[in-house]
Amino acid sequence: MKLTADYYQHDDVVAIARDLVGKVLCTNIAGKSCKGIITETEAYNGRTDKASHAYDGRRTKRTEVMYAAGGRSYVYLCYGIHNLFNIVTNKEGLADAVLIRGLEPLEGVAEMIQRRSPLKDERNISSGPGTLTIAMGIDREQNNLDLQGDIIWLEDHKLTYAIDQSARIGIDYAGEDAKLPWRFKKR
DNA sequence: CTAACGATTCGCT
DNA sequence: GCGAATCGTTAGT
Repeated sequence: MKLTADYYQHDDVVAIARDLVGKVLCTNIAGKSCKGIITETEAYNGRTDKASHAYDGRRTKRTEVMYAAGGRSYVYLCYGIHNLFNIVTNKEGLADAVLIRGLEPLEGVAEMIQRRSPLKDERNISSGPGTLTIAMGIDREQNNLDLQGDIIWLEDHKLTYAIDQSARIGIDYAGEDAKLPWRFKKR
């Protein structure tokens, strides 16, 4: 049921990003338990992809976790405001990651609404990469966690959906790589 | 030490 | 549809 290290250490980050749509993200943070079905992801390849923080082997204090063996969390601050949650994939030394961009609340929905309040439209509880971390209780304190642990982990509930594939969002600075169809979304 | 810049969201037009 | 908010990271002086 819980996804294993093998799953995350596969060498095709794009295939993993596609497969993660329909998997269930689970957190147990500050005494509160929440689960949500992943509805949208994006793949980032550390070696060939200008949109990746680890492009061309770039290795800094922030990106160091991306070089770990697949199966850890990478949480970073975006635009000085939002914590974005990624799953590190591939073998040690190969800095691939999958950004989780959307969730459908499954368990602990009341907690998620409370964390997000004031919230006008409940359909937007966890509809974007910056809001789902708030709903799930994830911030930079949860960076570099082992996803085999009991704070953040993923489960396979054997859900399958039709999936749309398209270009990634908000990475115009990546030039030609911005056109790569590495975004996957539940239809 | 300094400066530029985001893997976004929300509110207002 | 547009623009402000906001601050850690990064690279360069």
